[in-house]
Amino acid sequence: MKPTIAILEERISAAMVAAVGRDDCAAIVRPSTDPKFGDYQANGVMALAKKVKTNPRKLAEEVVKNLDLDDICEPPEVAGPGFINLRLKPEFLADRLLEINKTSANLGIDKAAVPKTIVVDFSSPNIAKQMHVGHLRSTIIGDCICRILKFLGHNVIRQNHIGDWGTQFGMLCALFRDKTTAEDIEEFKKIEDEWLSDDEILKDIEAFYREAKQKYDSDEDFAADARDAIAGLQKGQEYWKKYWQAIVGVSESHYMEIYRNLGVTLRDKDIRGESAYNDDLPVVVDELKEAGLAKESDGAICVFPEGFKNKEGDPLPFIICKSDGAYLYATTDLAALRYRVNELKANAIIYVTDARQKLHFEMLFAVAKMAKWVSDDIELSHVMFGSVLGEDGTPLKTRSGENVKLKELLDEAVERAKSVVEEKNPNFSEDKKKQIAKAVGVGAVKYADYSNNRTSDYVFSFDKMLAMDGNTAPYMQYAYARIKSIERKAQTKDVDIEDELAGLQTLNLTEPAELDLAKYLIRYGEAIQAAIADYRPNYLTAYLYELAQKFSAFYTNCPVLKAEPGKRPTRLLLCDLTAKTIKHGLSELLGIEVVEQM
RNA sequence: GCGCCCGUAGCUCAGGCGGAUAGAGCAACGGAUUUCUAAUCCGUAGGUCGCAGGUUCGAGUCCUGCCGGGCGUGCCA
Repeated sequence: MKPTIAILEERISAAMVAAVGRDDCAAIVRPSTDPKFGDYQANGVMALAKKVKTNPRKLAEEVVKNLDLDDICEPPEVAGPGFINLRLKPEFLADRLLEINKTSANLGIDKAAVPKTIVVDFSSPNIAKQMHVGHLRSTIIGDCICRILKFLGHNVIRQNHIGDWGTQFGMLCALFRDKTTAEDIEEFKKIEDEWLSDDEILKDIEAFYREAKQKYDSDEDFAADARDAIAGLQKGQEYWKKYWQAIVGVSESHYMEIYRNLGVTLRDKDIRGESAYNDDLPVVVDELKEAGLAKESDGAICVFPEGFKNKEGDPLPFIICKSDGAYLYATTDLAALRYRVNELKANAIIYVTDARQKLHFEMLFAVAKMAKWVSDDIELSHVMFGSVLGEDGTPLKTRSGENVKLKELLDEAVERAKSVVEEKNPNFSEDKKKQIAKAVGVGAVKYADYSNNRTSDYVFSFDKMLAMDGNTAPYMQYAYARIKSIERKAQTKDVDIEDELAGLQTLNLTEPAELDLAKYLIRYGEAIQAAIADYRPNYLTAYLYELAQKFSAFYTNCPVLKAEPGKRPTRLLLCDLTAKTIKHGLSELLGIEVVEQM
């Protein structure tokens, strides 16, 4: 179904073309700034009047004369300096709602006309470290982008570019060997699932890391082993690789568990870590050298993309090989980018990382283009985001100054939600209380993140994200639960909702709260478009919140089950579509669970 | 020094190619419950959109300068 705003845009633009005889006419249709101006307004006439040097109000009148919107709107009105105000007809609204009712799987939203292959690089935790709050935003914003793109019909390829390579692995492997034997590992592998979760040695991967580091600094023999290990790994020796794989495996199982808890759609198959590109790194450097783009500078091999300056105003290097011969993340990212273009056939690549890496990605993209590794029709985007701050306005840390573990953060959110459920609904079964607490707690953390503009930092506050009022997950989930409650009540009153909705041919939309809700329901697609156009989930949460508010107003003003027979089907449909939209938005697009009762 | 991001109500934040009287939520105050979950709804109050210029019929939005904050700026990622 074509979005209402798109139809209006098309027809009004055409009327503008007819009025002035030139084709660069944009109607610029927007939702009205004030309900008294109607539902939508066209702002484009004033700009056009300037271009053709005519009176904007007169031109607007002319455009309206050429305009046929009888099937959609009341007669358009020209207002102010040259706005065209549009008010939707209830019959049009009814048609749209009935159409969505018939094809409710997509809620009236069309797939993209041209599906693209889109690679989304997100989450990317480091092996041998627990996931902490710093990984939260990339993980869930990236997930949301993937979910929306998928829903719009694109071929989405998730890439979890984990940090599974680097010098620290020498000491980790060395310590692991000290604590176990190669035979143990073979034995472990036979019972893979169990040893991943039960193995004592690597249970606390961070403690393991600290122990390795401490031993590396104090024990010369051990340090020699570690260097041995790293050299072995770099040469691809099976002996050391076995230990490395074991460590990577354990670490992966840790964050896969976090993904499950978070409702994030990352799977094993999406993992392609830094180590996957090891063999490509020399090739990347060689090709850039051969192309005359890379040159030696102070012992390092660098590319100097145009337009980047350092402190002294000299060209800023993109270092792809250190003076000691080691490669950097710049090299790995270039290799990954080539893989995504050449092997994955990406039409677009989206990187979801924090804002501090902006310069890195600008340079990465510039170098890739210099090398002609990406053509102009491939869209490269850095979707960046700000930091999660504590109440004191500095990046969120524990009291001892460590990163807050994601697991602990989620556990606390669930625990807090649990105590609220206990308080509000002590009668629910323990299982139900737990299930609600998990949906609300995890949902609150994710929703709080999504509802903030991703480019700014935001202050993390359990109290705010778990509040029942305001733009929060609990408020959204409550609105949904209220609708489900009506449905349950209907059963006890022998009202067959399915039956009433199935045969529905006409609607009876009259009350302001009904119309208000109906008009907003048909705008779901606008919200999704806005959210994906700039990769901003907060547009989607803002829509859902306003929808829930409009529903709540409807709920207080318009009885559903007790409505007269001529009104009840209409109201049941409004309830049904609101529930479906909220559920779709929350659980399909944002990965936040809804609950039947709370 | 240079570059990027930001500065909007007491607090936390929205604000889609420049559009009409700048919006929410929290906190504050006042109302609403014989009614499908009051975890709600309705209302009141609260603003030099950091400052100063400029472009424009029109600027929170675009340009310039300044002030304040954050981040980045050659061998970490």
